[in-house]
Amino acid sequence: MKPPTQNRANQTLVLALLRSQQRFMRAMGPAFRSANLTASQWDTLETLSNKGPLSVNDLMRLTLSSSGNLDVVVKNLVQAGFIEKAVDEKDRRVRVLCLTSEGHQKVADFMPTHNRTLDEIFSHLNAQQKRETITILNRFRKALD
Amino acid sequence: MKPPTQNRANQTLVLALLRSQQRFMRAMGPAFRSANLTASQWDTLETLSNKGPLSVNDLMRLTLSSSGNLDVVVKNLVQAGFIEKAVDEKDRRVRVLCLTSEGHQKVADFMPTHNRTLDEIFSHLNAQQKRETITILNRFRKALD
DNA sequence: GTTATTTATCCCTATATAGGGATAATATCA
DNA sequence: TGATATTATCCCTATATAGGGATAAATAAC
Repeated sequence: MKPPTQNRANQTLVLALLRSQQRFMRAMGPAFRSANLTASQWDTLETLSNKGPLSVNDLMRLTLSSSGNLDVVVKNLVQAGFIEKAVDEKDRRVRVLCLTSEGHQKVADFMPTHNRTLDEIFSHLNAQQKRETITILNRFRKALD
Repeated sequence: MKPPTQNRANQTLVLALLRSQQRFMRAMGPAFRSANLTASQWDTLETLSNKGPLSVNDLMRLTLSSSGNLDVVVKNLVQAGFIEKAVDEKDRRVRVLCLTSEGHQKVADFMPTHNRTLDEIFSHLNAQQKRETITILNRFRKALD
């Protein structure tokens, strides 16, 4: 006799995760659009703002994006004037990305809007509920390693 | 004096959600690729399999996709021969989508692989932990309405 | 020190994704 | 009925996304 499968639970879990992310992204959409940024662009700018200059490879790991993907996002951010790409003289394979002054300004400008939008989106969750959600998601992620 | 902001918690929550989804999709990638399906295509096929024939609009609501998005996914699935699109004679604006026999076969073929892959991906979560994650995510989603 | 391997980046292709505008069918209302 | 509004779908454009292959630089092996 086979053990009872978790198929139903697994599928429910997948749906819960994907739909949560979709709903959140939809809710964020207008704020990003009004700032002329995409979610990925903001993710990149915010990461560079927090961590300082990073190689393409480091950024790829931090944002969990693929090479072909990040390349496009970076290209559009360079073209917009928000980041610069320079050869690392210590290892000439490496390209170091850093915010331009326009990039820093953009982060400074959008951050308040971003925070306000998140506050609105999450306004029906109290601090305790947010902590619980974070804890559960961190455990979930760790289990996927 | 201003109330303490939840900015840090909000940003942590966002990161936890997005990175969880990214990690999960990465883990699923190979299985989808070996079946020559994308995640969105499978989402669509599975939904049609569960719910039966649906209008484009209904499918859009169930899969939380945008019109321009679903259009592309449906086009590729029609071209692959997995679904058919027909005019609804009761309301000639509506297109009804349904699985072809090849579509039903594809769902039947891939479902075991899909279930096995989910079992592996979630192997470090027990039944209780899965339930907790589902509960928390459902609450999260409800809070976003 | 030359060869092999690894690593970092970039390019190519296919598909996904979102919003907005266009179009046609339907429903509403004066 | 005729004008208007709503709805369902489709199309267009820009960007994101992933994998795989190409290339160059650096490292390791011998």
